[in-house]
Amino acid sequence: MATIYQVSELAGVSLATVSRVMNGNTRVSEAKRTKVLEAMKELNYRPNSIAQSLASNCTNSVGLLVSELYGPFFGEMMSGVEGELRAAGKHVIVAAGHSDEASEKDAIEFLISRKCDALILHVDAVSDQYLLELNQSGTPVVVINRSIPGLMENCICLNNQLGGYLATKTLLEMGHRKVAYVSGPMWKTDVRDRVAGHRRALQEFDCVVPDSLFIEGDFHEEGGVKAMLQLLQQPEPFTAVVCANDEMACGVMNCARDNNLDVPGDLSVMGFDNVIMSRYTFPHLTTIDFPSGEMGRMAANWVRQHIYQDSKKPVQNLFEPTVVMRDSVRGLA
Amino acid sequence: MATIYQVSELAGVSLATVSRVMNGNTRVSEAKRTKVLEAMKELNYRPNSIAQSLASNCTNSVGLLVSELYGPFFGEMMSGVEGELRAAGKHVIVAAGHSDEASEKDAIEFLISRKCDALILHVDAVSDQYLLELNQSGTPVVVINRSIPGLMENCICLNNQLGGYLATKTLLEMGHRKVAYVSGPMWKTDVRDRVAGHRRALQEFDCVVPDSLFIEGDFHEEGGVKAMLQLLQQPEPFTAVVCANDEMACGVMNCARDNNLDVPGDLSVMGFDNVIMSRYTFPHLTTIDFPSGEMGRMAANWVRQHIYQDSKKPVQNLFEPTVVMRDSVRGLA
DNA sequence: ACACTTTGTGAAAGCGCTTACATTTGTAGC
DNA sequence: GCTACAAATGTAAGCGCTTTCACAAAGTGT
Repeated sequence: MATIYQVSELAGVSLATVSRVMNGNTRVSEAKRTKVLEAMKELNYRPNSIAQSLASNCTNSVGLLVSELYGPFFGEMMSGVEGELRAAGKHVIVAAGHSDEASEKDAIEFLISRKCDALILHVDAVSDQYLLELNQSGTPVVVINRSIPGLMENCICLNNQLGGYLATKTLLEMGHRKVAYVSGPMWKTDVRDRVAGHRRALQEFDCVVPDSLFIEGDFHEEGGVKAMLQLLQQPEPFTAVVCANDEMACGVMNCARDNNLDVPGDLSVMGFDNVIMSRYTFPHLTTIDFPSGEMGRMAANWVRQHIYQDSKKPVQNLFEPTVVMRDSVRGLA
Repeated sequence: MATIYQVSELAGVSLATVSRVMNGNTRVSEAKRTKVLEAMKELNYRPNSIAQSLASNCTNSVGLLVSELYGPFFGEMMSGVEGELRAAGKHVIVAAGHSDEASEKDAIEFLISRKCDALILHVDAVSDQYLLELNQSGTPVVVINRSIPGLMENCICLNNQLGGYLATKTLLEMGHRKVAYVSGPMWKTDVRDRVAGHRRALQEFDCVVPDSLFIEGDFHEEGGVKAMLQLLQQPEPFTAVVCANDEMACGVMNCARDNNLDVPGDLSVMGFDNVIMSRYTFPHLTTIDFPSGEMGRMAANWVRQHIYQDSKKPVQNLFEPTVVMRDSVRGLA
């Protein structure tokens, strides 16, 4: 592999000049510039970005930490981040945090040691305090789907409260009153927000729902099945169930069918996230759209703005969820 | 951020000694070692891996190029790769190739300029020749799901032919004879392998199927719907349809239902890949398992063996698909 | 006691770039 | 032609590590 030194020699100029034509930040005479470019082409020169990073103290790489690398939700998000950053010539280093504090911290350390210029994080387990300190300590951080007091500028959030509200309100407007709720793990902030929205909608409609129609699930399909079984075993009747994500909604629908309940004839089911799969289920799932790809792109845009100063697109910190009407919900006659 | 120099000063030893305790490849007296470790802890020292990379000519990072960052298939694969490599303290730099030649080459250039120690590639568009030259030119390459003559040692493949064979054979054994086939894009090698397996199974059962029961799809759900419509419009009867992936199988099932066909009562549907979603469809999809996560892990293991020499697990180049029986297939009485 | 290994350590030369600073060259004004 | 200043270019000092080499200290065998 050719080095800058060989290029400078072939072009008959100094190292510095070659560096300057590469970076284009200082003026170089047209004559030398073309000479250098020719030499580069002839030697098939490609700058060693490691050396560039060391010298310039800028790695042109950003760390991306998600809970899991698989799953439709993170896939779209990562895709958004990568697309936007690669268009800007930046590298994406990925890691998975598995929603576990030790693992998340470990991954962050890992990314920092690689001297990422910034970190894009989707984390549940580490504390707000930790993230604040992290950002203070010199590694700029942008956080997806979590709002951190004192760091709001760096957060790209979905209005989860509104999402929860819309989900339940949609059903209430269609005449449902006995609305069950299958939540995610309550230690997650976004989960609590969704629940809060749900409660707000109920209140608005003066609707009181017994506690036994509220189940804390685990965000997985099996959790949805279990939750539905639990609902069927308790005495309170219900005509609809709102789920905190699409996977659990799938489980609920499958379990309902196994118990000879028709969806949406006997039971309406509402999901949350609008993952790709929700279009393919039977019946097609009515859900709340979570623009994860766009939010990923926006996080990357934040980095381009604040770290690389190469984007003029404004940063949108808060995204609004919308209802996606499909076939798993039906109005009460 | 503390540097090695400050550590050496605090510990009262030379730079070299600090480096040696970090790398552990040379003997250092116990006394100095502990002094150094204490100094490191006190300064909260973390080696600058960029500088390490430049000096040692080893970046401890491997490039991972997949067709798309989203989708269950790649998600599992990436997850496998990342898990295995991070356990070894290596970084994963990801990029998406979008099954487009220019884009794939661009991404590879991108990863090379970052001086990845190796590349793990899932690519469809670039030529075998290109990959051979790439590997020759100093960047070790491991290729997933594609067999390249002259580079077989570096390929981690699924026996797609066998998969195609098993899919169709399963139906034939259950008494089906009018078996339609919805293929993927025929320019992909794995697609052709699956078709070849399908044909072999038909031949083995002396089963002749009219051409109109063979449709070339696009691997997407909509493609499955379109293919099914096309099948319904042609005159030949059929009792089963084999799909080259699960997404299209979903489309086929949805379209069948829309046309008042019961799956599996009136029509059996077979998928391929066993993506997570296939467990949640209605009816649950019978399919061929593609161990993408394990193959990703194996690709990473290949790198650990050949590049970092830190794994003793043997490399398995060829994986065997298996049939996953669920509810979308039923025997003919 | 000697010569000879072995072991631990430090000095210093890079790795391939960027960039502050020094130097040269070009240009305009007089 | 000379000065004054700007533009273009070169020089060299890092960036934070690894690693070769030299050398001193400490064992070994005779």
